[in-house]
Amino acid sequence: MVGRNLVGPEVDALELGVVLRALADEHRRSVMMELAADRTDGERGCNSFDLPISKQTQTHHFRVLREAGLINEIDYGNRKGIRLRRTDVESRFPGLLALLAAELT
Amino acid sequence: MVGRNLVGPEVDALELGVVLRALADEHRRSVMMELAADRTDGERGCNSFDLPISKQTQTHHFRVLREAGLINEIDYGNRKGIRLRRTDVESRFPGLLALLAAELT
DNA sequence: TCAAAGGTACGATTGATTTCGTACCTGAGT
DNA sequence: ACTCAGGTACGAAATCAATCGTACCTTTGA
Repeated sequence: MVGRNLVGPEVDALELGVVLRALADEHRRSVMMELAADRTDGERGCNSFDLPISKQTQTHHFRVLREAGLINEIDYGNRKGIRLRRTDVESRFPGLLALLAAELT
Repeated sequence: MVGRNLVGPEVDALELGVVLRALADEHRRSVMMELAADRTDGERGCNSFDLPISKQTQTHHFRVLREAGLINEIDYGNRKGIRLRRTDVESRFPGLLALLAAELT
């Protein structure tokens, strides 16, 4: 099945406050640290992050990341793909992803 | 009168989570944006930020920034000095202050 | 067609954070 | 000594955010 890309803000609409609030949460930050550190930027399943929380809560967190403009969510119906918006984030907030990647112990 | 420097974490103890939670708040972020953009790094009175909140709440916010390791607070008894910990923050989170300074419209 | 796995919607709960009222402290200046 | 401006301590109220239970949807594969 072909996936539908769920909507997020355009590059110019990214706001630092929204982004920082998104990154303030430990679980969302761990997702972003993994994505930032993986330079292949491949699409990942949203179960590949081993988050120790229920799937309803994961839905919530990935939506927050998407609405902040940090990731794309691709809806396949019964599964979901996650992809970092690296060029957008890097162009709007240069250095931010490096900061996150560097925190990956 | 000579001021006493209120305690904050050492450079090595700075944590990204704590820092991002501190920066997630709009008022604290506006303080940090001003400090980051002012390269003189002079000591500032904590009334120089024109925060639209009560002084009790300001006390709270500056403490959060200090405990995150972002600023020093110098206690003069009946007034308080604020100073950005630029070298510490820059060494632990390179690029973060530039990100904040760039947001100052 | 039907079951199973993965995901979402909605609402409730719980917990954290922001905010401020009241009371009190400190130093400067009269 | 007294007042005043600036700050803090403590606690309560209000707001916001994370979490999950229940119910429901979508696709895959038997």
